[in-house]
Amino acid sequence: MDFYQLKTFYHVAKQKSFTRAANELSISQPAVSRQIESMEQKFGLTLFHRVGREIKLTDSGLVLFEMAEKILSLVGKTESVMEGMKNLESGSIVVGASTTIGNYLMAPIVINFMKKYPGVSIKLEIQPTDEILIKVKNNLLDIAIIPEVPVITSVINEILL
Amino acid sequence: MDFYQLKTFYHVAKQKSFTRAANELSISQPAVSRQIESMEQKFGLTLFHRVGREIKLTDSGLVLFEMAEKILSLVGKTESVMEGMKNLESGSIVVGASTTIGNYLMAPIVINFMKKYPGVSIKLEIQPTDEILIKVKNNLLDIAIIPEVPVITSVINEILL
DNA sequence: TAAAAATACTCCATAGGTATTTTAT
DNA sequence: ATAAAATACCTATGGAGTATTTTTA
Repeated sequence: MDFYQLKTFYHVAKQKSFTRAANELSISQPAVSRQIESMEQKFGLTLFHRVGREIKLTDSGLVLFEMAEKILSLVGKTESVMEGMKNLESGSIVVGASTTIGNYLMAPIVINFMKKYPGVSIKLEIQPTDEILIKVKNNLLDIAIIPEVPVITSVINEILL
Repeated sequence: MDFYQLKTFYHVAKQKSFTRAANELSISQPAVSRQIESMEQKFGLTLFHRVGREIKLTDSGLVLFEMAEKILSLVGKTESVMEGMKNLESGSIVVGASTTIGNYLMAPIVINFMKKYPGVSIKLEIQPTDEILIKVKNNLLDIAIIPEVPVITSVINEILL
């Protein structure tokens, strides 16, 4: 089984067209034809009925389609997770914290994180809450930790709009 | 993501050895090294710690291993199912039936099956129950349908031993 | 005749193998 | 000294593209 072919098959089945799948995948139409042909040979069965200039999934094709959906989704998830792991090995993160929290609570947390993910450069910015909020507005922080104060809520709502 | 690489990775992780994985997969050891290297480059992260002449999964490697397990299992299942579909497209089947059942019940069933799976050659053998049983013993039938008669049970038990 | 798939052909990238070197036990 | 992984080098298979032909609506 070849993921690349499976992906092509999936698009062809969805589009009900070799040509449209080719466009969607940014490859040539003959490339798609050959990939499907190759799959049909490997499996030893027909995946699409070529009826006139339409194509239609065979029974086998339909079964494969349903299983392909699951496989491709799982593969996609795996790739996302690996992408996330990469950031934990070589990423960088800027943490903002208000004065009190930053000085009294964050230090051990940051140290612990640095031990666990030595490849990640972490920067802790300790500033008054309102300054932190401005940086959050301007997307200068990856994460910010501030005390829970009623007035904050309105600012956050403004940011999230 | 490449399926063959994932499979190789899985075997290496299981065997904790490039060389043993290579043997298991019937490819050369350098081929395994390159596949792992290629994966590490694509993901942008290290999958194995090369500690001395031992190898050990990294954190990322462990995550990948767990997801690979699921993917490979699903792919295996898919391939089995496709193998089964192939038999429904081009297989052959020999059905044995006792005289009464064969003459009165099987005909419409067989006709229906032939319509649904025109690629499968089906042969219906109608014979007295005891003859059918002998053929079952000798593995000459893919399936046999006979009346439920007490004495049969002992014969079937004998066959299944 | 127009649109879609199949075929023909050429080319290149990738994957594999063998041989060898490096590294650590 | 040995066993395992990495590196170097070569080869070949397969997969891609462009151009063209076939088929049918």
